[in-house]
Amino acid sequence: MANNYDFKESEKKWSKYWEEEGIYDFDGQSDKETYSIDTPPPTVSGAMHLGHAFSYSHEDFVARYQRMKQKNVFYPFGTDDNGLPTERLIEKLKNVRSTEVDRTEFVKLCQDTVAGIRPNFIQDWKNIGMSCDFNKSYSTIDNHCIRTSQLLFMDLHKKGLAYQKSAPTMWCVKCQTAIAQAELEDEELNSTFNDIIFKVGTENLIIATTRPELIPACVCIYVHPDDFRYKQIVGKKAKIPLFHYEVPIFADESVEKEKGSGAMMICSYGDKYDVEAITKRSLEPRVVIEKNGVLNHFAAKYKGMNIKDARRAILDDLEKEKLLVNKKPIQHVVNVHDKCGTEIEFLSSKQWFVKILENKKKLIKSADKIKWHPEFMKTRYVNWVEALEWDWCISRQRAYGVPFPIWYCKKCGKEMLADIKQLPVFPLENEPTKKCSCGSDKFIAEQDVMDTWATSSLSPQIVCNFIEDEEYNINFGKTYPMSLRPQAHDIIRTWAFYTIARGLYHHNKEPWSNIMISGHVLDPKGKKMSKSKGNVVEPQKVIQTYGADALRFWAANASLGKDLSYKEEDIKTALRTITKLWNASNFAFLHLTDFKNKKMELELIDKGILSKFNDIIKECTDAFDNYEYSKSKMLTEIFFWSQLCDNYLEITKDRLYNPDKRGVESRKSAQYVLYQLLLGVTKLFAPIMPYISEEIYQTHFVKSEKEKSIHISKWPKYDKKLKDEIAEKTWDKFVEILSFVRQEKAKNKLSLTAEVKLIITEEDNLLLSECLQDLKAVCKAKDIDVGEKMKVEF
RNA sequence: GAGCCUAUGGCGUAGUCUGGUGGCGCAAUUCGUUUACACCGAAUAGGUCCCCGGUUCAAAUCCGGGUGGGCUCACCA
Repeated sequence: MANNYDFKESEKKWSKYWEEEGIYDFDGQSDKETYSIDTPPPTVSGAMHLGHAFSYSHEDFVARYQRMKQKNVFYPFGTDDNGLPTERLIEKLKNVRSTEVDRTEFVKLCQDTVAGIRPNFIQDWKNIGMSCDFNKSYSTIDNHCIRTSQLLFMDLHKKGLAYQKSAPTMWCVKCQTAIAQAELEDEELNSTFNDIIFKVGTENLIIATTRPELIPACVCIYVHPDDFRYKQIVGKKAKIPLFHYEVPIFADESVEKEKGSGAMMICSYGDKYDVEAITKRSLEPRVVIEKNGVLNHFAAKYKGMNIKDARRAILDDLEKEKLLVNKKPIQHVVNVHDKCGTEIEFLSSKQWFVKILENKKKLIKSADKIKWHPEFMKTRYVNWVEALEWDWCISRQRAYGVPFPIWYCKKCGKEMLADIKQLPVFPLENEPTKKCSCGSDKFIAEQDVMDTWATSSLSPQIVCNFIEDEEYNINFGKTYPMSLRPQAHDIIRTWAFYTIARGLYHHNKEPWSNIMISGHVLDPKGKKMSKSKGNVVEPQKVIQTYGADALRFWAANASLGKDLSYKEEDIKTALRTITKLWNASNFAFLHLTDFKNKKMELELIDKGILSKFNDIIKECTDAFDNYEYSKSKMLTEIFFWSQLCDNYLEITKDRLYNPDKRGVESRKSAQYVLYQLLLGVTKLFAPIMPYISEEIYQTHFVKSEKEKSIHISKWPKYDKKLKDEIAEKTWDKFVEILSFVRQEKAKNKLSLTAEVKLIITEEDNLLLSECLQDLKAVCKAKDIDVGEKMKVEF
């Protein structure tokens, strides 16, 4: 016996078994308590990365625990595969630009490509042992999702929470679309701070700027009202260099005197500040940058140049005309688009928004009605909401996404929403079902699509089947609000926030009762993993080499919200535990062939360890109830190694091997406890390491236990009746003496099998009177005598 | 500039809420290879628990103030 555990074979075998037997299928008819999980739909891309493996493991620990607690676990799986991220993926894979090909063709290319890569992509999640019900999987661009998303957009519209507005908004000139505040990222860039001469009459007015290309967009000059340098020019006009037109000079409290020259140009639009200033003073904007990042007629001779070229050309000309008095290199942080790293611009355009700002208070209050694990992550959410300055822009000027279910009347311009029966609707291809109230039946379709968050923020409504799709077969009332949202912390401001908003807006209810937030994976030195640094570890390779259980065991080292360094050593340690568990159970079952699982009177020392293990069960259960899987794993691990393997297995060997000498009853007692402990430990490990635990369960336990998989078996239960203080005291003393003997042998460089004479105290002798034979055997003691103090003689 | 998190043997971490001799893993050293396991066992050494102050009989733990690291947001003239 003692075949090595072959994780590759085992993982393949049990994955297949679970799928065939429908172990993780959600039973919509069951009256067991439902535990529903709002699994993050990963963005379809090349492959699962280690960060995914990490955080998805965490949620799967919880899912498996809840399932063993006999809850009816609703655990669907989806992929996010529309919108800009998908377009960018397809552009890269197929070497096309969405703006340069026909829209219909491009959409088809996206659909086909994604459909092709999705199965392999999902396979990675199956390979790490996710216990999702993969029958209940969705794609954020499938008809069910489009219908849900469109229906709920119409709901927002009806409630006045979605509105369209022409205004300067954040814009990416590379992706050529509006973006939302949450999609901004900081990037530190090198730039130059240029001191440029404007003229006020014949006087020079120095203005410092990092963006000379916006000089033709300048609509006024701001100075501080208390700034003595500029008091006399307020109310006058300044002449714009190179472009030869004049703008007014205003005094405004918001100006920082110490910054730059203390005088600033207000342009349409350099940043949020400009937007506010121009709105406040009702100035006529001169928007110089077009949607594609090219300068227009306002830029006169620089028309047609892109931002960077124009910047260079304008600086050159300023220099030639001696209007550039100083150039200072600086490093400053700018907002860039998170998808492509391009600096964002502010352009005026018509966009769809979801109202957020007027509901900030409510949205913050919602956070208190959800249990955050860990608690401090709530603060991040609250900080973000408090700091929000824009409503949520959900329209994107892109091709691949959920279309807005709306047309505009050609004659009167009025909005015409789709009929619910029409959904999913594609306004570019479909027509409204009725005429406009003005009598016209000519319409212009909305061209824009929704941002992908506008749909993924509805993941609870999607999976719980709010729209009541028949083929989906889920009862919304039974599954919503959901029990748990698992996710990583980087998307609190997007996914968590938007989902809470949608829950509130559509159902006046928080979408889940718990949210668990995972940390990030770092490289062995504690640095972020990134392709450019070359420190990326691929989970596929880890699984290949060490198995999914080992990877999960490693992932369980980090408690929620904590970052974890990847160290190969730690994965190896995991593998050791797996092997140990396998060997220990094989050894135990060598001696359990004649075992009958029947309650019986136990030896004192057996009662002792059983009582101790009972406490471990309680602690693990409490830990898991609080989403502290790492604590449960640690407790189980320590008990398994140092109590069960190092001590109990050694102690019972004499009884197991020599029933003729020690008596059948003492062997039976050991058998009983061995069985309970091993089954218990295997179950406690099961959520963390689903494969090895299933392998052990199927190999040894399935004959005597009822359930067809450990993963639907009952989580061990704390049993008050097992608590036995005296037995525990006996066990502790026994182990203490055993350690002492081992220590003495090590000091004297003797083998652990060396025979000794053991002397123990009268008191200990009394306490251990029932287990002296065990003590004698495991210490390899010829005799045990009573003396003044504990001693070992050779 | 603001908020949050964090600081524990060489490395990684538990313990902090609820004050009472700081535990575990890796690495190191020594010994042992015993009838599950060398993917092993036993033992040893190694810690002013970031600093300063306070509360207390007692502080890694509570309080105040610093310092270092990380994350997030803001700063964009």
